[in-house]
Amino acid sequence: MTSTKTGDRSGKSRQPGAPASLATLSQHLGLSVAAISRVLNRTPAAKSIPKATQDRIFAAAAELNYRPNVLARGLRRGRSMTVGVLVPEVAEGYTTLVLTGIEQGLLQAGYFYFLISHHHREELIDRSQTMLVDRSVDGMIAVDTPLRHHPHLPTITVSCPDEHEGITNIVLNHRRAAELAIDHLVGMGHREIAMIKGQSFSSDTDSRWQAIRHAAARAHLVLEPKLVAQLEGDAPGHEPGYFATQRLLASNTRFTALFAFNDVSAIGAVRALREAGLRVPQDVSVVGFDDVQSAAFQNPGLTTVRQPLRTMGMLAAEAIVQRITAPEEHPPAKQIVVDPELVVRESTCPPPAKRLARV
Amino acid sequence: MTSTKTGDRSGKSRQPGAPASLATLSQHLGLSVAAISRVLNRTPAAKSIPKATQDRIFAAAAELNYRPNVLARGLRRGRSMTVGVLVPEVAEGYTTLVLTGIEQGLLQAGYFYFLISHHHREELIDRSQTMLVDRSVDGMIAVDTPLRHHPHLPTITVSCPDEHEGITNIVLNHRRAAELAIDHLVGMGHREIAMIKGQSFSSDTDSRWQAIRHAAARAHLVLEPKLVAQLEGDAPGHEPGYFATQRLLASNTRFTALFAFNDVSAIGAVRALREAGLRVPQDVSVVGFDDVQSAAFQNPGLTTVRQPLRTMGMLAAEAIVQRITAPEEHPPAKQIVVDPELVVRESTCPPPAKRLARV
DNA sequence: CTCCAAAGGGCAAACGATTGCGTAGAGCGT
DNA sequence: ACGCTCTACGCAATCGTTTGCCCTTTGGAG
Repeated sequence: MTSTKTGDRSGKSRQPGAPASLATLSQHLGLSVAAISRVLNRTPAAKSIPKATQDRIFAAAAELNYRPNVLARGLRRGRSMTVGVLVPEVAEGYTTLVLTGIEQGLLQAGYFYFLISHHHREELIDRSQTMLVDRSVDGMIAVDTPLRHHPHLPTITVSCPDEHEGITNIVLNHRRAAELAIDHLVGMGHREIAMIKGQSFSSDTDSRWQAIRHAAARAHLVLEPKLVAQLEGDAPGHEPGYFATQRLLASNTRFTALFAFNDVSAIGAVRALREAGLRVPQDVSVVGFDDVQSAAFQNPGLTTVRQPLRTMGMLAAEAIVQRITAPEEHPPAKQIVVDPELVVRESTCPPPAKRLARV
Repeated sequence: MTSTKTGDRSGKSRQPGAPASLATLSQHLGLSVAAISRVLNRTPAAKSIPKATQDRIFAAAAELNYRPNVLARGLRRGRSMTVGVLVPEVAEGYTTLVLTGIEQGLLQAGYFYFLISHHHREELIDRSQTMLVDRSVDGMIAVDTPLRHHPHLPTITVSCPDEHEGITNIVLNHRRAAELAIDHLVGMGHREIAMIKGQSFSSDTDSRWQAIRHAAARAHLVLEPKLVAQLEGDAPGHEPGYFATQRLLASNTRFTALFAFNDVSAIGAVRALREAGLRVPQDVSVVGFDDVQSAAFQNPGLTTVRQPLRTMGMLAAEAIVQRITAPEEHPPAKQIVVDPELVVRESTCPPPAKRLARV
């Protein structure tokens, strides 16, 4: 049973079900594994091997259903063809769309990905990063995730303005986004506009808020502090927007329009407004953000600032692949900026002539 | 530079940044990699190694930040600690919730997962299966995905009634689910109930339809063929439900209630009804299915049959881990059945006394 | 006839961890 | 003094690929 030292290419009599390895082929063909590997990989060194032999090798590979062992290859090459993707959670809305783009971009390039959601827990973010490194991923994509220590890996972030050496961030043109929304509302005659800021842990919150203040100033609009609420709690659903709106209503300050941090919270807001006896948009116009899949199917259809989320995901995927395969060719850009687009639906209209938003 | 044949435990002078391997530890400690491996893995064979030495080993591992190489370990052990997850798409609604459960269950057990969406394309399902095998996953979870050839791997399915040897299916008690919805509507006085069946490729479609017919018969309800529509097209969003409802309305047949295949399509249905000038629920009651995250925040809040989707995901994760780690202890159950729950919100009410649903 | 290069591949050392054996010394009973 | 059993580890094969280097043979140039 033990393989004799010389003479036979011993590849222990394999059972039919088991996957064929190079050794199996070697045995079958009477060639060395080295030659076979080179040919199958179309290595330059395969140049010297005659076409006839190459054909035999390919034929045998097909016939015996040879499948390279990814672990062995990864071990040897130091490349796992896998990237890690970090997201806050797999929930309706934002993440879903970005993920779709990432997946498409990665699979296209032959990469697989490990998905981890950290639920905004810092310690989980840290642990996830090191777990991914331990899993020998070739790179990481972090979506709406504040990285605290620099990952010693090629990394692309989506909507993470944190400064880290050599990390490219895919980011929306917030300036333009804020202007689109504000100008739309102001253009229809709104002057009392309530705002819902994002949760403090959300990476977009700050930059967006800056942009809103800028756009407001530009439109000679004053932002009444009482009309600024903030999403609270780390629940991913509609509730934070619902409660934030209730707080706005409780402030007893008149507003004819509401600009929410995202569509999901806007939907919560609409519900709170209705429950308070207010009609959307007749009494209060509502503008969301993101244009998630269900935005068009709300009642009323949600006017929103569209982020090209799927595109952003694809860009992230393409960027990480480039960074991995050709690190020097494309010197890391600090950021890649994408543009928003205003989608006007039914949740906005001119303000009521003389009517208190809060009875 | 070449390592002398004997005497030194040569572990090429490592640079500080690089991760420590067993060889590094071996060099550092003056022990063989074998001993270190055994101790770190708490192998039975480590019994004979004195506590003092073990402590030294653990200390060094911590100090040098030793991280086992997963690829090497996987190669040797034939276990990758990775499972493949197959879903139709990462879209709002169903998948999202199941995925959350799967992730939680898997990470808890130390498993990572590769996610692939096949967009209902048969050829992609096949390719995905073999790609996952090529990636040496230890098992698979298929969600709402008809597997065409038997994967020669431990496999758990969620909502896939297809019969395959040794595969456990996590499935909802459809019988009960249909009864909950039908009895709720009939109990309020509805007799003309429209139905929206799922797409033909959706694994739940058939069993659910059987269950609905059964529940209808039990309630002495006749299902008017003109009042049965089916979701069409493989777009994941609300549109199929929207169009299906338009077809129902176009049939010019009176109905006072509508039971949709899932919440996402129910939302599309509500929009179509509104556009036709019908009020929900005053003119037409709507019942959804799943209880997705946004169901409660619809206008009106959606009455729905709740599937414990997150739980189903977790069950799938636990089952696949058990199947992988202790194949013989738990002989594969054919299925694991979970129970639905009726969530009554605002989209249902008794039918209008005498009023045509279609003007 | 000699020399050289190219053609056509093979050998064996990696990659890093796991694991079946093996074995040197210590202690102990007789 | 001998054998025996532990203790405390070490050796080396193995998982499947990749890759630097080497070895033959053949053909042509000089």
